[in-house]
Amino acid sequence: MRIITWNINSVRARLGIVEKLLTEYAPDVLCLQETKVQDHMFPTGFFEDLGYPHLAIHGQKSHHGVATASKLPFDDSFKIDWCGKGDARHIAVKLPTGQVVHNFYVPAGGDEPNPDVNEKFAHKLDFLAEMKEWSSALEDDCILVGDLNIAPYEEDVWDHKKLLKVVSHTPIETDTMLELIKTHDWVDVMREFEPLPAKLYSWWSYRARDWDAADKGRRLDHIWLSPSLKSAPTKVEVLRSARGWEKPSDHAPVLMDIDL
DNA sequence: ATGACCGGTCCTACCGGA
Repeated sequence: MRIITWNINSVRARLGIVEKLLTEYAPDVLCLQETKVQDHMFPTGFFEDLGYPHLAIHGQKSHHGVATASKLPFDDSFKIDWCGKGDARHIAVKLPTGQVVHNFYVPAGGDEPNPDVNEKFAHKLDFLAEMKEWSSALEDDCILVGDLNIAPYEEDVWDHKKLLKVVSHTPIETDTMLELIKTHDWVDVMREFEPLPAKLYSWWSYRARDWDAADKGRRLDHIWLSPSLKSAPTKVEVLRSARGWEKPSDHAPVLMDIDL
């Protein structure tokens, strides 16, 4: 079973590179974030034509939005409405093999890392608090993927000291993420396959003149497994080359092969 | 400093991204 997660930064604007990914890497399941499209305008025919007729989509106009596309039918799919905001930040599917794949788009959090003056940062912290409560009571055999918008370790950013006050790597965020991991003993499989202290990123800003040479990245995208699945993955890789494809997303896909 | 770019929309300016 091959699963790929990718913040696509508008699915409709990226059909070219989505086709390239599906053709070259042939995932069984593709989890997208920031689809930026309402469900009735989602390019379902495009996915069907490429062999992915089974779609679980949760979108809204302009912002956010997640979608999970599969070659094989799901047993079930459902959404959770985090923080009661009615925004599109989660979709879950139950695989025929029994595992549940949760596809997340955690709030970015705005610029100022102070919940008293920045509502977006307060929302991000509230979202993480709800995730901790949910995760504490979660059943086994879960796969959690997506853009979690936090780079938890020093080696998950290009310069730890420079980013300590930058949203995505502040101590309140990184500490909360490590607490969240503990609530389910989640296995951070990207770090199983690329252990610390190696640098590992999945996002590079559009603003850098030469993202590849500058390499000022952050690991914002994640794949976590329930402890029962710890020994199941056979390969985990950031598809860095996709950041250099034509008309790219600012995030690279993250691929996992797993025996289920 | 990420450091001047993206996509979407109430469309030619502004929001959100992070």
